[in-house]
Amino acid sequence: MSRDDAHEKRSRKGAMQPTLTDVAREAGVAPITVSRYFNDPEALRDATRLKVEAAVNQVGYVRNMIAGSLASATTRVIPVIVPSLANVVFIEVIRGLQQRLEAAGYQLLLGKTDYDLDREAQLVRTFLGWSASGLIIAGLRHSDETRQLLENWNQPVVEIMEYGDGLDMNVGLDHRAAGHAMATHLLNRGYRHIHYAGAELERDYRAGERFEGHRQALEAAGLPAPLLDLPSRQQMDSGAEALMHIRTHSPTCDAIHFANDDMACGALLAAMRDGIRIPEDIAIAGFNGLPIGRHMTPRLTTIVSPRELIGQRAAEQLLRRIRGEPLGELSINVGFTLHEGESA
Amino acid sequence: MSRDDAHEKRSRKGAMQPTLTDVAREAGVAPITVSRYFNDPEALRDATRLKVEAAVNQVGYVRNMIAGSLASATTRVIPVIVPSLANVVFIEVIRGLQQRLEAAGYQLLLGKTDYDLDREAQLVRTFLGWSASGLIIAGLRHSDETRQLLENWNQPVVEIMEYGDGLDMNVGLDHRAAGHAMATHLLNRGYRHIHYAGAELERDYRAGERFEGHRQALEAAGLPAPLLDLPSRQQMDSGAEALMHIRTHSPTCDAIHFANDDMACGALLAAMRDGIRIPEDIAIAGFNGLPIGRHMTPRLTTIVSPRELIGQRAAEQLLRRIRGEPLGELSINVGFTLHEGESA
DNA sequence: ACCCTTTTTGGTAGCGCTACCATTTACACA
DNA sequence: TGTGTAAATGGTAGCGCTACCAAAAAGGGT
Repeated sequence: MSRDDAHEKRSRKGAMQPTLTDVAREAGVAPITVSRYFNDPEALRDATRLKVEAAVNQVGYVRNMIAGSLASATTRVIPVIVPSLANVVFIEVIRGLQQRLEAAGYQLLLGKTDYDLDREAQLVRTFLGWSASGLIIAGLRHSDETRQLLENWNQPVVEIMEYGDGLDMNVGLDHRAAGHAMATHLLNRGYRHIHYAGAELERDYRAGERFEGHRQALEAAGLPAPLLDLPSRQQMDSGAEALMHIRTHSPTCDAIHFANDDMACGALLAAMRDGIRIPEDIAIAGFNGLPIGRHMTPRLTTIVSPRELIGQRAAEQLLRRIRGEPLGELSINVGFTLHEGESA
Repeated sequence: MSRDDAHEKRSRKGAMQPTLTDVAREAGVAPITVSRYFNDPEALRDATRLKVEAAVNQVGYVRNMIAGSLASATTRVIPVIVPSLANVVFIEVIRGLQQRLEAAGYQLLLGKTDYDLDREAQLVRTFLGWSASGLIIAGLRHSDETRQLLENWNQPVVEIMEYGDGLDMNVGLDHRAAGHAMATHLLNRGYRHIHYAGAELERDYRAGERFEGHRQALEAAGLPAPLLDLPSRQQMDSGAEALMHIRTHSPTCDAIHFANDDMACGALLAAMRDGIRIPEDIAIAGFNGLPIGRHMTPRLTTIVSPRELIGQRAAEQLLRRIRGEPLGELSINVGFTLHEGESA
């Protein structure tokens, strides 16, 4: 009843949501006390808290985060910038992030760059305007503009997916080492004509780095390191295509190291269809450790990347920094595991 | 140079980011003109626009969206509430949303309920505080609290995934019809002992609705509709498990209608491993139309749900409403396609 | 050059909340 | 009961931007 009067000529848009002040009036306390009820309930006496709680329900109050954020110059929002959502990989990272950040009362603001560095810079610019508490961004490679924006920003930034020297903190794995490890595994199994197959390695430069590690291992063994870099399509299709291409043009090839599990599984399924025996006719290896690889016959030999863990660790580092707690290393190497199936 | 003075004792936190006023001073115009530069550049004369542009770069201004949002009582943010990120399905929907909304200058705020209706209500409550321009939420089933919050809110809401009567707008497909269609297909192919297999259908109630349609079709044909509802695990594992379970306990079963492609593919791969012939020994059907099904041998018979399209359409409806443009129907049925492989 | 219409620009006053202190109250102990 | 300390509450003044209207400048025709 008193609610309507209170809103008579509020708000230019006529929305008339009840405000903190309405709640305060209803509860017979000062607005700041209602503010404390939300931000630090412990600071109120039980009696006061109950009064405020009743008033909140009475007027049907919904907090205006925007106003609070403006006044306090912080937001419980963490922008997350990833290159793509096409890949399960980033989803799992996001899941890890979400898990930890939501538990701490932060919301994720999602941005996707499509592997475009200018788009990335634009997203960063937009997100900085949100007075975010921190920012999570995939990769260590950024445009100068992005780098500058983030360096001038005095909030924590976590770069994810890769391990190395970054802007601030970072959580990831050493892709070069992963590529090297798989190539070494293939060499140890006796394969000598090993191809690397990927799609758009320029864009997916982490797969390119794995190739670098792969090449180093082969060259150390005195072997060439042929590379097939396809234009991007649906990943499983590319895998099947790569298998056919290599079987046709390089009949001596005895093993293919694929840039990821999607391609490797595409090849595996195509081989099954065409009666190509794996690994007798040709061995196949992947990267990521997706569940599907374990269901294949033969099971896919791959490197498991701890994707969800990357998200969790990244969130933890960020939260620690926000809370001013000590963090161990700025860079965290989450490592990887070679998972041996029968495919290589 | 004049920049430092300007910020001497600004901001309680000492952050000292340049503000609109700083840009205005630098450009020799009024703050509101700089505001227009960002919100409606066309409204400025070329000469003015250039002056402002130069000043923006000069002082390194980054817009404060929070302040703008408070003043204008709107945010270019669209919260998206989904039950889970474990499933590729929601990712693709999000991709469709992202595509359309980002192009229109809106950011996605991501929330995940883990299929918990209370969590959903809490997320809605939080998001309403963001003065969002609209909201996208998965499903037509919500708690009373959620329903009430959204009904009192005077901004557009799009419920996605399902087609039917909702709070405001909705975009999706008729799951009952989809289940019915697949069951009918299996009947037409001559199968008579058809099982339905899912995981946690209580939670994943859309799969439960597909089962309802499936049951109706079978009952109309005078057949029983046995259901296997497993506790949730990794989906492909559940599929393999379901296949084994049904083969053991119901040897007469000649077809399994799986709740989704992940389970169906898990079963398909397990069958391949164990030398069970598909569809001769038992037929298998799925739902979703994931790419992997097309790579299987035999190819998976499934129903393709237009996931990305749901996202796009939902975004379009929302944008249309925000802009006050006329929208056709409040409810959009995006339909589905039965994709016939060799598995059933 | 003048008047009128159309653009373009500016002044003022908040948006709803929280930081920063000041003030009051509660409570323990002398 | 008085005193000192800690805990709880309140007053004031913005946070940086945009809505609203008013004023000024720019065209366009005579």
